[in-house]
Amino acid sequence: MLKHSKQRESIKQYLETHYTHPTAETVYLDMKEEFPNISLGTVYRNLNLLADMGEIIRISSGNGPDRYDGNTKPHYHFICSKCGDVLDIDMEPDTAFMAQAGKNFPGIITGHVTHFFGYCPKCHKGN
Amino acid sequence: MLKHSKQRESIKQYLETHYTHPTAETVYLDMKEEFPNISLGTVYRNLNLLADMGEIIRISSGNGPDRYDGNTKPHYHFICSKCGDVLDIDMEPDTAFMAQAGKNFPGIITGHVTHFFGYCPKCHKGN
DNA sequence: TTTGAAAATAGTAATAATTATTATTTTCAA
DNA sequence: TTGAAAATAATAATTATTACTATTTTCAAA
Repeated sequence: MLKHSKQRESIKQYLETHYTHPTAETVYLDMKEEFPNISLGTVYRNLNLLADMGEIIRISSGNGPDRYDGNTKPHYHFICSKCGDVLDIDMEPDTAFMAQAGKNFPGIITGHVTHFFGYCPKCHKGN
Repeated sequence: MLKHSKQRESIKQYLETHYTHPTAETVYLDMKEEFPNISLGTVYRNLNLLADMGEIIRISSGNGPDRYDGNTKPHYHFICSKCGDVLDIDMEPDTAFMAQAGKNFPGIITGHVTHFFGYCPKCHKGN
């Protein structure tokens, strides 16, 4: 049975108002403002809980720590190859893409994750 | 200046003949047949080298260790949500997809990585 | 062919990210 | 109220990978 916790509530609200795709570490540091004694383990546990419940999304970039997104509407992400920053991609998820992938596949496809790579506006301009 | 090494040669050949998307650990254990004293660090260093040179591909699944693929022809991968096995998806890379993503994006998109998720034939059949 | 500097190696230590453990505190239905 | 279940803070442990270092290998030039 899930019980309420101030910490989880606050973490969720934080992600709902900060669309910056923060890492667990960043969430942890920012949570410390409100809960000076909060532990990193609590942040991880609640991020996992919220992700499992579908209330937030986990973004695994492949290198560096995972990032978290309070925007649960399906969307794609861009990851800057230089600074590692994660940005939203304004595009509808491609359902035809998934259907096509399933055509010659002997198992069952339930979803897909796409990350776009390249250079973010800042890095492209030479920052 | 890159110098030849028996170990790197063998790792590359192993990946060219085993399309099983092995982890560094698996490559390491199998290399031990030929090089009983090979070190895990050597395997990692060479996998990184080969990947950087574009001679193999690194597959970061998001959880669990990275996997490596000797097939450098661009293609997609399927990752089983139950057993974690990685399978090839028989589909042409979608260039229109990337073009679409770049339309409203203020930076520069140079590539994308897509992983499909679901249940592999074995797990679907209840193994 | 030697030779010797650069690169690679094996062995090991260190790091980064995350999960597990545990004693204490909080939540909340009865 | 109360007390069992869940959550927490603090900390230890684990996993995957990279870094360090003394020794060995490679290979171009003598």
